[in-house]
Amino acid sequence: MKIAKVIVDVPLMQTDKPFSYVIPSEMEELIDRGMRVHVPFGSGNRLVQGIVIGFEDEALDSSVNLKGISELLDVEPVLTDEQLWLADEMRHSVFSYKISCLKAMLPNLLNSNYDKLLKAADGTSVKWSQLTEAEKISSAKAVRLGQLSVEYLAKSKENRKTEKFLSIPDIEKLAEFEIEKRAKKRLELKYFLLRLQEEKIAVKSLNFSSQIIKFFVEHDLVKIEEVEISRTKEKFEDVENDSAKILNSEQNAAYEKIIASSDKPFLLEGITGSGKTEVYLQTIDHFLKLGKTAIMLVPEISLTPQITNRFIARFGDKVAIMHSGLSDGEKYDEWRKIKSGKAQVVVGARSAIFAPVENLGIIIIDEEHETSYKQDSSPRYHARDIALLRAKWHGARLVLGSATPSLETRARAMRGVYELLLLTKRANEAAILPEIKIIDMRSEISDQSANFSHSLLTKIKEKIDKDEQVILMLNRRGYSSFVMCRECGFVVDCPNCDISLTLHMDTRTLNCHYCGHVEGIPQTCPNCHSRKIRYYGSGTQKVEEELQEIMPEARVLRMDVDTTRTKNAHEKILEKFGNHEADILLGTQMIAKGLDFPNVTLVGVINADTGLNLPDFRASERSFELLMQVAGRAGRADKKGEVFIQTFNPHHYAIEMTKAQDYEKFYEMEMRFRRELSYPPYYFTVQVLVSHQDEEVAIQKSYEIAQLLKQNLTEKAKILGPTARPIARTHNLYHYQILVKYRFEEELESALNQVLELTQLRDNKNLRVLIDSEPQNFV
DNA sequence: AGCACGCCGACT
DNA sequence: GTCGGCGTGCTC
Repeated sequence: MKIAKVIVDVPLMQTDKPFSYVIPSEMEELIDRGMRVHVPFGSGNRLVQGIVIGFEDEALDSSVNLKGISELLDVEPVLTDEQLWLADEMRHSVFSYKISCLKAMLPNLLNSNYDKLLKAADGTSVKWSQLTEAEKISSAKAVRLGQLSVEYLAKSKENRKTEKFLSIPDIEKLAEFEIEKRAKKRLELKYFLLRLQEEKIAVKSLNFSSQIIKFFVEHDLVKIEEVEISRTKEKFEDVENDSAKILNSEQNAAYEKIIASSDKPFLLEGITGSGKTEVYLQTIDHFLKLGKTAIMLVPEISLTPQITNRFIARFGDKVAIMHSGLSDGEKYDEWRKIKSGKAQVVVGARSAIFAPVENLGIIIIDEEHETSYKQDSSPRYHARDIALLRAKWHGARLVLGSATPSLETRARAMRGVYELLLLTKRANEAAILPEIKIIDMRSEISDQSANFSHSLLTKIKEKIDKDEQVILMLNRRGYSSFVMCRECGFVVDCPNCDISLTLHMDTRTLNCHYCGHVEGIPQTCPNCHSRKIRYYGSGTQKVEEELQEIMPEARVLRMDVDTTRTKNAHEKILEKFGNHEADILLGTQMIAKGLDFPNVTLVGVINADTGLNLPDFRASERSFELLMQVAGRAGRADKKGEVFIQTFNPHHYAIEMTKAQDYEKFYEMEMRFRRELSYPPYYFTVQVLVSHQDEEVAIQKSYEIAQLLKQNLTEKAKILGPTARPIARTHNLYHYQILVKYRFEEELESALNQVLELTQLRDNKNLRVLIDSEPQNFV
């Protein structure tokens, strides 16, 4: 008797281990590790999805009665041995469930839907999910009384795209079927169908409502069937081919080193415009020629056609693109393209690190310092860690690229853990670094404007007169739209969270960005009953209005969360700006990343300060990275660029080092600060987040957890907190956090697992504990 | 999670 | 006496 070890899709501490199932003899030949199965689970034998992770010959523990696998969902494994191994490795650091790790590697469509079928004695049945709440209650009672029986359903969502086609089983019957004269549309469809030449017709192409068609289906006059069609669009058509460019000496040195050795990962540190991408393209090409594959990670936000087209231009249809804008179906299609070996280069955001490529030659993580490489929901993995594991498994190269590497990465390069490769020259030698000017807003408040200094305004005018373009960046934080009472200053807060609601003009509602609470805009002030409710626009909106007032002739494009909500809006704005249909692009952080507009000669930062003083030890690093990045948008071609940074803190080192464009100096100063305060990269960090509806309980439990950690860790570990989170309450839960800073703690992993175990106790039912290793966001 | 088992209160 | 409330514990 052969037995399979299965990880079931029940994400809980108690079920986070393999369960053994008997393999029915007819499956024995077919089943393999990494395949999906449906298995009966629990006393009701409800069907759940599971992943086969291994086999054993004989039941080790003969005291349990093994059940059999119900259904095999795959003909070949959806997870490779490497991926099963990755899930094991991942679990040591993400404090999540194994099934969650495994599911992170699969396209969503391969995860099953669960439902149950209620069957009556007369043979009729109905799906549980289609019942109303009241019907569910009455049905549950009927089940108890034995009037209904339950059959569990689990259905793989996997779908190839289909389209509905209509056919007529019996034309005579249709002809004879009488339809009342009043029912004009039905009559119309009847005669249309009688005259139909084709055997089948796409329902979509019929100009009849689904109501009408349904009537014909119900009377068995027509049949509807689904036919598979392909979903992959031809996105490669209008991209021109492109071939390798000649590398300068620095680029070439980097290229040679990367292809020569795989001893350790590389840090490719190159200033903006130094041609990192060309090095990536050529190293990838090198490995493709060796018959290997490549993964290229790019931050989600810069996964624009501008970037992806460069890869498509070079590698054609060998490229698979994975980003969050794709539908589940499109993601699945890209996944299959990779799995089948049709795509050998995967370009994508964070989760693309799990792409099922075989024979991996090189992994590149561009903009390595971006925090979006860390997933901020469970499983909280960092793409860089996964990349290290995969590179190890395949003996592949790993290249981390950035103009401003994270301190962690740069420190590793200094210690020789990574090999540092520097690109100090701009690839286009004519291009020179932009000149950066810091504007001290304390002395520059202009009389005509609250947001613009006199010097910036003058400069903008000057550029527009020369027909050159301008990018203006506004740090978004704290600048979202809201409503306020002009009489008493009352702002509407979320009932569930300690934060004010954000105004959404498109839906005319007030929304909470944390819990999703939505309410209408009050007519009168809920506090003082005055009618003077005023709308306050977002920072960008306000700045746009101000700009238009001062410079009515300037054509301004605004790019922020409000103007990019719809699909492709992002690209349309950039395209317009690229075609010089506007003079000024005004936006939030999102305009800082990876855009390349040769005609832009001025970059203005309206408020460099927001973000600088956040209660986060990485605040300076973030600000410096952002400012350096946005500065790089100026003057990328032969025209000299200028950067104006408005600030109230002109002597803050992050600002001063941006002016000097001196990463090295910034690195030195920041490292000193990190060392003094025992922060990364000198120390590792783990955050424990404790949440409960009752603030008292949240406090008490977090102290218990801190105590437990203290007992298990050495004296060298530093435990900060518990302290309330900056936004102490969201979703009606109070949040307290503990931060552990440590260097070597053998017992840490087991102590943290103990903390998780604690959550399972019954008196901790409503307690939520999240463990985040190397957290990226503290606010 | 979801289901059964089991131990107490308010009903025919 | 029993129906059903949901606390507790287990899932191959």
